[in-house]
Amino acid sequence: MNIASKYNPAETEDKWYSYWMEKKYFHSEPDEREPYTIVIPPPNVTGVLHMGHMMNNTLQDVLVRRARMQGKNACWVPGTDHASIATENKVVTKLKEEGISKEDITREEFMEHAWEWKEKHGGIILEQLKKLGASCDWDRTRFTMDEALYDSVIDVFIDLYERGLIYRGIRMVNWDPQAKTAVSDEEVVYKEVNSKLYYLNYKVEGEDDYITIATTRPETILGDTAICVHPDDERFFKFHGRKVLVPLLNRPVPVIIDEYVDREFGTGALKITPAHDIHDYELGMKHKLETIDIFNDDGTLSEAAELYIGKDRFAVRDEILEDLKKAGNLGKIENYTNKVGFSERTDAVIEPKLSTQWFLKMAEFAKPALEVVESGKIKFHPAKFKNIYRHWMENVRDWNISRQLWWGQQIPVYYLSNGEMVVARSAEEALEKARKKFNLPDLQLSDLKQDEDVVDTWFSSWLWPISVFDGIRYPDNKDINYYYPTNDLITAPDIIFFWVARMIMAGLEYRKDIPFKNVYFTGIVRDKIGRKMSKTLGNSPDPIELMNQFGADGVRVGMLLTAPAGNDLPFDPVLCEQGRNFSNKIWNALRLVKGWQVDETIQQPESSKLGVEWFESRLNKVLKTIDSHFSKYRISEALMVTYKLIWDDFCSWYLEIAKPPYQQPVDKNTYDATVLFFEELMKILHPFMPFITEEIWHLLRERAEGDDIIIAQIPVFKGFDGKIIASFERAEQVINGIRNIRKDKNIPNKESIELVVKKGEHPECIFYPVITKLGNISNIKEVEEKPDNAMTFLVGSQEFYVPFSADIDVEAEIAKLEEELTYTEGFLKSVQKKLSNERFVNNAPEAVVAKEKQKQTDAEARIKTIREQLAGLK
RNA sequence: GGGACGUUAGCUCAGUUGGUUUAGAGCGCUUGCUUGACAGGCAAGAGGUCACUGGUUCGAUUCCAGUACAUCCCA
Repeated sequence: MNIASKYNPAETEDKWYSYWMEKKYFHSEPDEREPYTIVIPPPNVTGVLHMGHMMNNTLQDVLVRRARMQGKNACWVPGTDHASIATENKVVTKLKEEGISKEDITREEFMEHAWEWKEKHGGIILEQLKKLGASCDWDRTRFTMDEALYDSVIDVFIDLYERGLIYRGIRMVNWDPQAKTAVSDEEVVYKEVNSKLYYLNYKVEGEDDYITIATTRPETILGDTAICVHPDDERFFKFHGRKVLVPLLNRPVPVIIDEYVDREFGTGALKITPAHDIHDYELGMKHKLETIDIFNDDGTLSEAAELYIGKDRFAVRDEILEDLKKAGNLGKIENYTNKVGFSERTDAVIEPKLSTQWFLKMAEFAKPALEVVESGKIKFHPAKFKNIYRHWMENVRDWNISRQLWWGQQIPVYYLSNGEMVVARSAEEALEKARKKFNLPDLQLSDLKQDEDVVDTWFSSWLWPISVFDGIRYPDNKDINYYYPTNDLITAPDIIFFWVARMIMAGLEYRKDIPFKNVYFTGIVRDKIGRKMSKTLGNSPDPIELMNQFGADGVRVGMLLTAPAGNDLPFDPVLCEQGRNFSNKIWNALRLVKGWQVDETIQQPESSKLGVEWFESRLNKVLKTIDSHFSKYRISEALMVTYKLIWDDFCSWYLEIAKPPYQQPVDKNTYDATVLFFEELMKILHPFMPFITEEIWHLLRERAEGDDIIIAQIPVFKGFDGKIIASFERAEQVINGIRNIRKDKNIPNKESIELVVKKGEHPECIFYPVITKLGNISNIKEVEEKPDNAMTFLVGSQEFYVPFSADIDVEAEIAKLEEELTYTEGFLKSVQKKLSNERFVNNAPEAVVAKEKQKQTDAEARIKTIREQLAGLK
């Protein structure tokens, strides 16, 4: 058989993915088996695959494939969310390029463009996931604007509204003047910026005195309705009850007194602009101040500002400073660093703005949602995220669910001209309701006006684990009853509030049950110098390019290996290279085994028989470790021990033992055992590296139709013999000793040598045949005394010799032994120190003391041996 | 400003209720190797005052307190 010496993933990966699809292996239908369900964190429909998705979806695929191989009915539901702000931005930009303005077209026309855009660009990310090997049930692909999911959102809105949990209110919201919509607190990113602190003088009305305040936003003085000072601040006593004039406008505003003011900051006097600062707003309410909103929705100044009308807020800042200077109101200017909020989606500076919005009361949802996490009914991995979650839940604020956009689920509220409103699934239903409710039989459809706004995208995502199974509209359907609650949610920690917390709330509310049992928070993928990967920085490698370079399997391994849960992953392509190299290692192990000629007539060598016995135990021992890692969601460690099992134990030790001499055939027993082991290993590895394992599975032997690794049963732990493993470890040390001597003395491996064992406490070793083979030993003999002209090494306190005819470098030997003596004596001392401490012997548990005594005995024996050797040399 | 979580080898991380040799792994590094599966490899090796200071204890990388530094969340 002629197999290339380098594994080429490009030749196998697409082939197997199409094959799995053809065989419908990813598809799931409810049946008698135990379900295993994951819903994908729906990526943004505008997005393309980035490293975060790679991380996230690799993990999900590992869990799903493992569950499938454990015989569970595995179902991984894929899909995308409609990302109202981001998508609307894209569509608006695209229309602008075509010379169309959103203002000039109807809502219906706009939606047509948006859907067209979605159909054309919306599926990219899901196609990319296929290249990664994601075993999603593509027949179940969902989109948050699909009819079923759209209607679910509307149903939930109506339900919550009717129960009085949704209300309309005027609130200070985070306004994105670019997208012209409110965004939630969670969508504001605070960044430190270098700005300036301007000192402005406000003339006291009717007096030749003034109060100085400090502000970073001089343009907002046009909305000022008070100056506030601390009640205990002596500097301002004389101004209590007075009025000051707002510069340029000369509008008189009161000096109010409140403990809110920080006397140390600025001048101790604070300007109050209730329409444009959340704290000022609260003070304004408290002191019954006037509210003057000086900004338009796009961030330009409104008529209420009286000056600079129609100009942009930042242009006005420069202009007003000039005018204040001219008018003599501008004092000193200091450099100042402060945090400014930016829109996560558009990066525009957020403007706190008063507006009418829809809110969802959160307090009632938060309590049970916190309880299920506190009690461990839902487990977080790593558990540290419980603290963050608790803090948010205990300080939860009502959720602003309206967005001033068109792309999304339009709020099902219909207004009457008399200011009343009804909530309904359709205009027709609204009309009927309104006629009844307000006793207006003549009311017409044209008298109703639906709310212009849509709901926040997260208001659809929070239903995701339910709505993908249509469990809102049909709460008793077969799918929802079978797949819900889902098992594991894999997501990034930065959306713990946006999404995870709210899904738990929705699940408890609409299914009376948790939406998932475990939440695995992945690390955030960063570049090598620790920056978050982003399109604007251009520091993210193209995942498709990476997969072309290293293979999907290689990239998967690279992502997983050094990515413990919840830790940042500083990404380095070298990690994928390690994955690719691992593929190659496995590939070459296959080449070796497939190159063997099997001869049924020859007997199995003793070394091979022992090797098989040992590897059987070794494999099972590791299997137990892997299970334990998976149970703790330590996926990267599960992969690492698998990696070492294959590379070190199987390739470096087992195959070297089983390998027949050059151009000689192998016996049947050894061959069969080897193929069987290889199969077991590929099954264990399959969830991590699906493509190469399927390829090798089919190359290892002829397979019947449907005998595919993806649906094979993963090996289960069968127990192991610890004595064999310990004994083999000793044999490894003996072989290492032999290799060292060969290296020191330049004895080629081809040249066989004699191994001499001193009769002592542990001369016997069941693995001598293995040692003989791997050490290329001509014969092993036992002696009473060290022979002349021999090199020595120690395993524990057992001496081994390799006769060597050439001159031995006595000086070097002595130096080596003395170094070892020093170490062992130091060690012995530390043990003796413990044992001579009466309180240790009396207080420590017996087993611990016994262990220390054993250490002492061993060390003493070893020292004795080394001393004898030294005496022999001198 | 408040809170959370950290600080172990050059890098990324393990280290299981305090005693498993005087702390481990992967990668990287160093030194040998065409060793008839594999140089995308083989073999060997170097590398750590477990951030610092105190405390509890017979015994602390492990528990407690404080300090320094870093990251994240909230305001």
